Amino acid sequence: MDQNNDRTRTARPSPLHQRIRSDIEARILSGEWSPGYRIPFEHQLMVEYGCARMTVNKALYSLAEAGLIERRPRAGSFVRRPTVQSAVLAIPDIKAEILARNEAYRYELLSLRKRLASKGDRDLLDVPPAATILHLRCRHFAGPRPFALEERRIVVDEVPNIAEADLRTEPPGTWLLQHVPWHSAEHQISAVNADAAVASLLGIRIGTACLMVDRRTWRAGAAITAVRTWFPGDLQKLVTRFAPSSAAGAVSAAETR
Amino acid sequence: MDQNNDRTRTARPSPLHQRIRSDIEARILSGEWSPGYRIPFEHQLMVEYGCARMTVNKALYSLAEAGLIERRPRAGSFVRRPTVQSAVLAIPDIKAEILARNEAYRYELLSLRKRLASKGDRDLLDVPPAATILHLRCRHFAGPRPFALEERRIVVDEVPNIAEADLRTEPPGTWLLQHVPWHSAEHQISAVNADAAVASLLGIRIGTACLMVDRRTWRAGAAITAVRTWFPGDLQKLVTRFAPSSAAGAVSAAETR
DNA sequence: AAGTGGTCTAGACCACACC
DNA sequence: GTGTGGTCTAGACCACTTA
Repeated sequence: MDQNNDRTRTARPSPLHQRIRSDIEARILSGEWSPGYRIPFEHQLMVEYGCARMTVNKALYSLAEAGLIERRPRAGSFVRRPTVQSAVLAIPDIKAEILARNEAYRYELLSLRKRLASKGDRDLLDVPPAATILHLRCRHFAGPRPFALEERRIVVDEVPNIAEADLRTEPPGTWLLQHVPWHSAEHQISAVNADAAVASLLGIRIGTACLMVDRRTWRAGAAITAVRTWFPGDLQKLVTRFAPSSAAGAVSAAETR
Repeated sequence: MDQNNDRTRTARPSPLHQRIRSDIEARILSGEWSPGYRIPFEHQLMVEYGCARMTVNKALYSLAEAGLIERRPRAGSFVRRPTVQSAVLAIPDIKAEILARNEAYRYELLSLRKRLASKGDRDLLDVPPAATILHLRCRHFAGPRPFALEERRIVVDEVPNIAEADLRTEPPGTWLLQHVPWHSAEHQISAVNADAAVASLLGIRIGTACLMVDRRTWRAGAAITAVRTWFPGDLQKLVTRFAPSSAAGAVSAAETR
């Protein structure tokens, strides 16, 4: 009835299900078990490790979630072909990002107006014509230099208390992050040449390559905001380190060169 | 002793742990439970749903993995503040990507040579001076137009059978994906202006903004390959749709404009 | 028909933060 | 001390694929 055959006796190792997971992962990463290989059945592993099936199950479930194996209900579990195509990227909150670098952060509101949704707004945000949109542009500075230019639309009807935010001093993204509960988001990342307006506001030459990040955010199916951000190409890089071991929680960071 | 209080009687609903998860997720997404809120204890939920604690545990564990809640061992489970900062991005295998668009794919090897690792190679790939590097450049076409330019280094010692690959006809990335078991990777995404060489090879004007993707790949701790790819900025966008509900498995795709 | 993974149960012991 | 989540057990029934 004592369930910890090992853990009560030995030092203080990681949980058994994690050890099982790591063991299998190591064999997959090393290539010992290559794609298509059928890993031992739950029943076999449970004998091998002297544990209950649910413990093995937890390990395999986790490997499946990470994309390392594929579980086929009546056939077994198989090593998947690698798909390095996906990576968890950090899309930074600019203010936090700059502060994290120990640079002085400054924010500047360039323009702000409230109006009815235009055709473009409706396409972008899928809101009714009667919706009210807050449209603004602002800049973020790292030290003395413009770090990013931001153009944002906010669906006022979805976030009525935006009126309480002082957007002349507080970045809209930061305010929204603090005050809007939860959301899903879509990102698009592309490279563009700075036009005259963007170049002038970012203090770079016309034509300089910029990383442009478009993000749309929803809460419970309703669009809340759409934002387009330009970063001078030489200032910002999106970085990700991706290890299958932690696919879900892969940590990433933005860096400067 | 009949464990499926609902499932044996009713139609064929989703597993109970998923329903529990969805119920809680809905309340978080809608804002009913806002960040910091302490959700019911496992014990309460298990009474509410009339199930065992492990079933509730599975639901909460999954929510925690997705980043929606935070579990504090002796305090309870709390709704987390949103962190839209991270997103699962698709870094496409170019050949697959082009074919998926129903465009004709063509590959062209520009240069190929084998040599000892240079200082730059060693910094990039962390290999000993004696390592042999395969250094190549190639182009990928979508229909008649150059779609991407690729510069790649391969650590021959780690992938000796690369010799069997006919790199004049087969893209190295595709070959590696097929033949190298499993790996971790690091990506860096940035925007650069095309220099004369890049512009000429991509058939664009000098200075055109390009999306530049750097990837390094390891297997079992040893670097295998490093690749730098340029995409004309107007041809390629990296897209991701991210819902907290499926953080781990978020689907994403690359798109053209 | 055998055997797989998917799901679930009704308990258990543990460490430890908080009360 | 109480009560939390973390972990684990030793079973169970199920649908269904594969052999």
